Amino acid sequence: MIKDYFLENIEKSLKHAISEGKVGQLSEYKDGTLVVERPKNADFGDYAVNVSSLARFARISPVQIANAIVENVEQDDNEYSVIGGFINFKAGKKLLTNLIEEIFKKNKNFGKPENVECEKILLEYISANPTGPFHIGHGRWAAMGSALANLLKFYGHDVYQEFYINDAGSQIQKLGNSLAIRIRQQLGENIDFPTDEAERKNYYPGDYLIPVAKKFIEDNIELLTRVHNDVSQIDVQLLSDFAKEEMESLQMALLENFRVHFDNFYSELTLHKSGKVDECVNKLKASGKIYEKDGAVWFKSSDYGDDQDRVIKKADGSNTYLTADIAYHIDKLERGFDRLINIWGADHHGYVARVKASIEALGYDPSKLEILLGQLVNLVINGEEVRMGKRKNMVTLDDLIEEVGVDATRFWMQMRSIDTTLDFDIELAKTNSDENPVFYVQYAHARACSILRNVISEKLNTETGEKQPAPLSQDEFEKLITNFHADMLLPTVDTARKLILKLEEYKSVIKTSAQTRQVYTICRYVQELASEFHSFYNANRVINDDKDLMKARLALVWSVKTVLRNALEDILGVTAPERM
RNA sequence: GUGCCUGUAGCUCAGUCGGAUAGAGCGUUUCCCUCCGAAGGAAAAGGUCGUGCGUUCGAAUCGCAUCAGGCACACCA
Repeated sequence: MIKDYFLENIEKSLKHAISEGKVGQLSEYKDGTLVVERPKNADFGDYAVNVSSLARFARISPVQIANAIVENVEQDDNEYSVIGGFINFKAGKKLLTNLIEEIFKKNKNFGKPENVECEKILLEYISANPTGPFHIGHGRWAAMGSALANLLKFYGHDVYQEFYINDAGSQIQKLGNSLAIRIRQQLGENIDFPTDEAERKNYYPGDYLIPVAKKFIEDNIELLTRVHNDVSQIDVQLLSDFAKEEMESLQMALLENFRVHFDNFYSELTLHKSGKVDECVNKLKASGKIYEKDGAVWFKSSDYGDDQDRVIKKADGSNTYLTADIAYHIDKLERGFDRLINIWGADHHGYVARVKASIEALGYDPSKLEILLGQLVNLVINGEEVRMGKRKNMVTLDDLIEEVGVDATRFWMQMRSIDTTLDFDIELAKTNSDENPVFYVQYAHARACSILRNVISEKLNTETGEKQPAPLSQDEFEKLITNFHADMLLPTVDTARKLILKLEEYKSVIKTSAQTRQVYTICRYVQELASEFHSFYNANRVINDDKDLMKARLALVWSVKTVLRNALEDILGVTAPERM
């Protein structure tokens, strides 16, 4: 990267200056002390380093230090200048043109870092109950999780995506009971869910079970006639399983449509059946961090930083949700992953300490578990925030996607830091204008494609009706793409500085984004690149009579198209259309 | 009451490890299509970085306090 190149040169020169005694009392330099930043004012240069932090030890002014460094530095065709304690750097033509050549050479792999230590990562996200359709909050985890998986893979890790199905416990029972009511309604019985708040909580009164009830009736005519349509005679387990499977297949179909691809769906039920949960309880007991109180079995998680102890076996002998979750995480570790990354909603943050505590108690390294807590999503309709009620007035992810499309939904769900509450403005996400960042970026891509199309197409003169030959033959164009070398960019390198530097930035964006697990920086980047490109386009005519200049600019257009496509399709999971 | 997240332009948000004059988009105002996609571009206006104290040569950034909003504090999952 250009900024690394700059920093290396500065550090090398600084060390040399130190050895010659030119930097006051500074006797050694520790790598990493100096940091490359962006100058506030672009006139100063492309990158800058502030040496003020060294002044304290050197006991000479920052300006003197900066000058001592610049005197020695290997300049090549780059420019170094000193203003105050800053050393500014302006990249020369070699660095800039080489960068474009690099994009041509690496193409889809442009920006992929080298020498990354590959970690085997298990990324768990969404992990919803199979008791209903996804709501828009799940959409955020779905979009972020899948994009993060793409990013980490691209970065060089080995990523395994897993969805934990909470298909055990009382809510499945509730689902069966709710389906029973829907079936009875379908069979003509005058019955409804209880109106009492407390009792109603034992059901899922959403409309979504109505079609499931219809399907159940169609599929089970024999059974129903055998019991004379008396639903109460049907085993609830049968109803539960039926509803569960329906919900699961609905969820999976949505995920497919939403471009989210899991490697595995891990069922909580199988965890119980395999005996792994009991095994886990026994192991905890053996660890000695267990005691009994009020008839229940408690895990002393407070010994590991949790604010209180937790029940792992209830007084009635059944396990808690936590117990299964502990077993699940231990199972993940035993499957040999170097790192577990979970995306959880912020409403589960109280859970972090207890799961980490259990991992530690069972002798594993809790730092292997990384939990990304995501703030929740608010829906904005007609400028008004719609709070997401638990079960009433639920806007499903399906509805949202149908309303605004997969691309816009994915982009909007990813464009904010995981730490901020996301306001999802439906009207805005639907608009096809500059108010909508997705469109803005896709438009830049389509525009680039359009130029690349036009340059090899015959043009019709609308006044004379004559056909004009294509500015570039197919052959010439293909040669340009396959044989591009740095020098060919020279005719436009000066006018395209900003654009080229923005393309270069992709490498560092990928790096920091992957390291901090924050995908939204890529959404921002892609908007900035689009903006730089639009600006370049307006200032410089690509297709023109000077063939060398045209080829140079075409190379840039191709580079922008490539980077936009890579970021959108390979990382963000948003289509990069060639026409709109 | 305790813990976590947030507070920056009218709105939605960036701001990297503490550094140069505080950064975008939308909205507002002005300008730019005989010509590659104007779904675009150029420019202007717009700020007590919630508030106070502290650390520092230097604070939106670090610490403490405080105010405001969100989330969570189960033998539910």
